[in-house]
Amino acid sequence: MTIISIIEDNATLRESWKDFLNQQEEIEEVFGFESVRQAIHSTHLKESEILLLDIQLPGINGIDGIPLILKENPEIKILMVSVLDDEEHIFKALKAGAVGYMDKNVRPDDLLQSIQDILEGGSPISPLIAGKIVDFFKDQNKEDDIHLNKREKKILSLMIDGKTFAEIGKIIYLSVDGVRYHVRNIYYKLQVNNKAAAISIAIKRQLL
Amino acid sequence: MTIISIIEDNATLRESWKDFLNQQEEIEEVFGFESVRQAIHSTHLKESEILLLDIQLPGINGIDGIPLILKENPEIKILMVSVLDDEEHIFKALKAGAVGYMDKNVRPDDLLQSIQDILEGGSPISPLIAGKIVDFFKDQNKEDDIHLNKREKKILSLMIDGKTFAEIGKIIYLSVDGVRYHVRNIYYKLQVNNKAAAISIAIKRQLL
DNA sequence: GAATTGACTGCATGATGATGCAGTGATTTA
DNA sequence: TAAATCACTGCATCATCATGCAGTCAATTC
Repeated sequence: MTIISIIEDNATLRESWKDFLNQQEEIEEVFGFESVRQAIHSTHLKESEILLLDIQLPGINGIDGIPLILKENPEIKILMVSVLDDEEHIFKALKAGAVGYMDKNVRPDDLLQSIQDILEGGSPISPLIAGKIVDFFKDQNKEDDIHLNKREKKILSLMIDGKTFAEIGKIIYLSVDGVRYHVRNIYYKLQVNNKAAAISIAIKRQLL
Repeated sequence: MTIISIIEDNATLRESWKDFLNQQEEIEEVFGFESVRQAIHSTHLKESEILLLDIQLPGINGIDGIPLILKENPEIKILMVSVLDDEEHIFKALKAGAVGYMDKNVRPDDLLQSIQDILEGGSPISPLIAGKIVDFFKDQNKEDDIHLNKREKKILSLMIDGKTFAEIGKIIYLSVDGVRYHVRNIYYKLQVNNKAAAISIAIKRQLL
């Protein structure tokens, strides 16, 4: 038997979800709130195992609300339910500690299924939202034929650690000029002419 | 009416999925293969709109198979279905171009739902797998109280672009020594003493 | 209203980096 | 077997960076 809270400013939507969930056997009670501020100190929220949270809310928005809510109630599982489906909002919400993210086209059945997924320790993410996440990973794959050999990778990773060429030389048993030789080749391959640019490209494109 | 292929070396599992999917009205035909090698040049694969792909396969594994399959058949939607649920395999598969990822505990109904999600342009990710992805984002959130002000962030981002202090000065209308003043403060806040280390921390912790 | 703080300027010095050029010795290719 | 390539060494020079110290000026704090 589960207790659920909903923070959603659209009263019609909130009540319809509330009614639907209240009809379910495995759900004990459902509490509705209009804003983060209204919910945050409520004892009802503290009793809840799962919170359905909108982003666009009057006052504190849902994403900014996540840390506040988790601070008061560290055990609650927050499921975002928002019309906003851009990467920025999705990633911010997940980084802040939401366990799942649904777009607002969810059918009540999906919502119920998601709640069950959460109770089983899973993270429900609707296919539309998941698509954005998948795109994010796909974009990371644009390896522009940059092929560094083992030695170059080692040197580059030591550069990333902030080592000077002299220090790198000591570590890999090579003269400073030997290190410089490889660094020249690295710069050529990455099409840069200084350490800073080389490092940022290396990290951003994950060449290490 | 959709045509589907399955690459899965476990014959029992493969046939049971095949039978189940074949019974569905909206699915025209289902082809089964034991390995990537067997499937890759099959005309059946070329006809398919969706491919269910295992990772652990004899010969070429599923992840290495993705680019090979997409090269021959750029339009096919690949849905990974694997027991492997670690971040490395998930991310590699998505980066390589899979549109979704299910763990192998899927019920046939889930599989059918996932296929429908894909046909609607979504990316089905099962809650277990989504949990790993969510954890990945959560881990990125460890902001260790590093607070850079606007000017410092601007300078740091120009450093990341490989600009020298003199160039930065010109861009933000500040003397070289003015830039240096801020750089000292940045280094202090990041606890480093050179450009390279500052840049890698900035990028890795996303302080920009 | 004196003291402190923040955001600089200015200068100096030594360390580190960027780059060009010459050369060696081992391995590969023609 | 001569020629080319690779992985360096060595050196030189100038640019850039790291850091310390002294000082200005405006805004804030006491």
